[in-house]
Amino acid sequence: MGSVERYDFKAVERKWQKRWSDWNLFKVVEDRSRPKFYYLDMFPYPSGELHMGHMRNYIIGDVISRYKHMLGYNVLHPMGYDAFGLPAENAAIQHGMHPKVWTEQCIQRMRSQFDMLGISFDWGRQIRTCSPEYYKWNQWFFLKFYERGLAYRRPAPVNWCPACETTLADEEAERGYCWRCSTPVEKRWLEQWFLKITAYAERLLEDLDLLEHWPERVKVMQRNWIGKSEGVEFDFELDGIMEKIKVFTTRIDTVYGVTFVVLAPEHPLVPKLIERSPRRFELYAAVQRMLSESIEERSSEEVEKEGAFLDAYAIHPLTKERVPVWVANYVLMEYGTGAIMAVPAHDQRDLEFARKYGLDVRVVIKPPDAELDADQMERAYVEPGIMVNSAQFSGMFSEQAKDAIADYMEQMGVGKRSIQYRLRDWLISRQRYWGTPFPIIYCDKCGIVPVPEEQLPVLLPPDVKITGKGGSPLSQVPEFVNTTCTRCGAMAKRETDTMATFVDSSWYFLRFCDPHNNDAPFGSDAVDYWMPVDQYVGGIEHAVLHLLYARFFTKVLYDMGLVKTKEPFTRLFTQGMIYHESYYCRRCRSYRRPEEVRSKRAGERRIVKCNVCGSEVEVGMDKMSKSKLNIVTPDYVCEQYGADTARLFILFIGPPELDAEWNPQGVEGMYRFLNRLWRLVNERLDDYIPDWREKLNELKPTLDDAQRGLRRKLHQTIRKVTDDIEGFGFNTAIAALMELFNEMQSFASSMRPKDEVEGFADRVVLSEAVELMQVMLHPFAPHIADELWERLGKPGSVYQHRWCDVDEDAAREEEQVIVVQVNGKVRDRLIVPVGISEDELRSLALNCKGVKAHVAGKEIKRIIVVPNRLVNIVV
RNA sequence: GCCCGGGUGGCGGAAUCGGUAGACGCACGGGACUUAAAAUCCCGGGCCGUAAGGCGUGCGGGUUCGAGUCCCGCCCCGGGCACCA
Repeated sequence: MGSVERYDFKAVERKWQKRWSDWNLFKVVEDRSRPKFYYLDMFPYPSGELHMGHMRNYIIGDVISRYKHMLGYNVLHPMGYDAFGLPAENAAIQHGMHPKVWTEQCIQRMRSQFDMLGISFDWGRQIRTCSPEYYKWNQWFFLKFYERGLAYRRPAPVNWCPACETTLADEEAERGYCWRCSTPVEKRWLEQWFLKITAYAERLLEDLDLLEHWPERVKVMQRNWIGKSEGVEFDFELDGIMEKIKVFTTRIDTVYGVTFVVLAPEHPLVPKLIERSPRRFELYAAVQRMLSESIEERSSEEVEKEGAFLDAYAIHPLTKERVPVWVANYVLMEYGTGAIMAVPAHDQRDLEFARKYGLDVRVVIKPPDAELDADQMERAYVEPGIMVNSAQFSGMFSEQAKDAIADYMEQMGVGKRSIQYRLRDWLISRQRYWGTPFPIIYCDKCGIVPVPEEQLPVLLPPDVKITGKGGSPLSQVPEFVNTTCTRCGAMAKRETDTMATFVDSSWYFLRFCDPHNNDAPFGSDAVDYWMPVDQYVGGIEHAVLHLLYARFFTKVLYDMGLVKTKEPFTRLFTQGMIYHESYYCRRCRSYRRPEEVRSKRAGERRIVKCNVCGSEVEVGMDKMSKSKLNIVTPDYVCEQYGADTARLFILFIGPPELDAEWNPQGVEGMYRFLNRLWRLVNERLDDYIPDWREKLNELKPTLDDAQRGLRRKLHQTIRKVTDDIEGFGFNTAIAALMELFNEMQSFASSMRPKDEVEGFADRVVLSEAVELMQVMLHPFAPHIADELWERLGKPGSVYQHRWCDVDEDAAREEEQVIVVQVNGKVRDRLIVPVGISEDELRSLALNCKGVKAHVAGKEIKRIIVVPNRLVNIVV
């Protein structure tokens, strides 16, 4: 056996990528004779670099797509670009480059990275959301939503990110900070467009139950976000004023414990009450102070409760008692009715407030086995209990009293059951350029006029000065702004805000079914064939944002009769994020790239210094992101070791649902594996017997232990790899392939001469393993698998070949290791034939070497025999 | 505070049902080949101990013949929600 040609991964990868493309291997069309499988990755924002996080996502997708195709499915595996968005605009500001040009460059660069990795996308279906052919349909959907009353414009307090110079949806203002740049969000009062997602709150919540193949935590996050609560709504009349205060409570069982009523500072009644008060200046100042607190301050944990008495009294609807009306910062206008009934004995927040301002505390529920002292309480009693001081409801269990009081109030006509959601309408106006223009015209005479469908798309004007300052860039373009009313022909102005980019990604999975349709967003035949997406994979960061919006869109489209599925994504898998060290230099006030720092060891500690200023940098562990300069792209690994090695490595790094730290140690291992495989197959090409299948049938009864052993390993591996791919266990699937290879290699090293009968059988058995190894390897490392496949004399690509079947007879164990324990401690091991009787096992165990010493002279109390596993002798 | 996820060798990580803890890989040590090195191949290893043996899956209890796995009580790391009435 002479030396074989080395594994030239560059040549192999180039060759096969070209062939796949020349053969149009991944092009897919509707084919009703085969079951369909729609695999989708979350498409990327074209920021210019594909990093390891993306790569992990897309390689997982490629493994599944190729595997499903080999199982006989008609697989749709598309890719595109979420190409509108702020970073393009920021790049334009920084580099003076048009967002379109910048985006196109990024797309080109990312496309070359996709190609480098050899992913099986049907590129004929590519989508770019910034193309008019795509965003035209955003506008079309917007008009449809508008017709149905699901899009509306209103002045509202909105989240404003001063750094991005634009508004944000609630979902984008994470705990008071901008989701993109982490700047504290401000509140502004603006006239903005909203989509009425709250109209779908109940269905978005209920249908989560249909999603049995979604991760529980994503469903929990959506449930929390929608935040449904059931309770009772009722009014307090004001004493001596012709006004009412509507409140909502989930704890109607505590209604007899109300000792005051609180309004949010923004509540419309607040100015009226202040007006009537002799202390109006004082009160006005107090409320102003509360109003000026930022969202960040008001939602932070340690904020001091503050309030003021409004010199007004409300009448309790059941007891007719007079209770004081307060205004306080801990009541939110956005939730419920913006006013609450306060029950300090049974609500911690109300108690804190009552103690601070010396308000009454009245106990109306007590624990079954104790008394409560209203004057001494430090914690509100919030658990269920026995009703007291609650008129005819006293003595009941509070859980039952909830219903009884609600019934009573409904009968008396003073209140009604009500459901509140935390979810708020989706704000989609953005004061930026690089997005979809709203198809809306404002006419002095006609008001808001939707652009007629035939006039779509409203094109984004190409020449715009983008400064990042001073509101919507489109408002600076007179040719765009000034138009005529499509209804009355008078001079009119266009809406100059653009749509949030989450609108684009809310339906792109439908467009992939029919991406070139010029007459409709998609044809129903194509969508009915492909939808729903069978497997969706992406990062957990979209658990609420994108995944909620896409579900919402799908439901509206369902109601419009455009799609037949209530939910877009049958199975969801959220992959873990890839972390990498980041270096922040305090002195320079900026992040540093890995090559801009040097590290030293000082005893136990590692010191990392900035190359620019020499001071020590802060070493963090962060999700890869451009802003932290800690991105690692697949390029280096692909350049040094090849795409197949890179693919294996990113999968081998750990379970895909868990986060992982990027550490390239270990890449070598994958590279070595592929090299060893390359060598073994090429060295043994002459030994390969193409019709091993027929030969094997004849030889089966005569195979010896070693031959049966290799076949057993092979077929057990087929079973394991199949199960592992189905269960996203890519790391263990690769380990199984390596184990099989190790056995193949040692088998090959002791093969007998060709001309002997045993030697021939050796070759037949090895041929089976070598061939099926390529089939199993293809989804993971498709280039090398296809190359070796060809060298075995096979036509085409393994992709066109069927996945392997397990030969159950071959996979069956013949003998097994039985562990012998004494008092639960392992003392010996026995190798016995499968199916040995319990009695035989017992006597073998009692007589084996390791046991005797530990049993000698002791009484045997019990012997536990677990078939196929172990014998435990208890003394 | 509530709800998830995680904690296993020097490192990444394996281990359907409670039944051999540490698969596979990295790094490391030894050997073979080589004038030498690289590459490759073979061998080795949880820790303590000369050994017999003992101890080992974040900590403390429990159930069991037997616990990484089940139960109870904690600790640490990461994430989500949080003044939502």
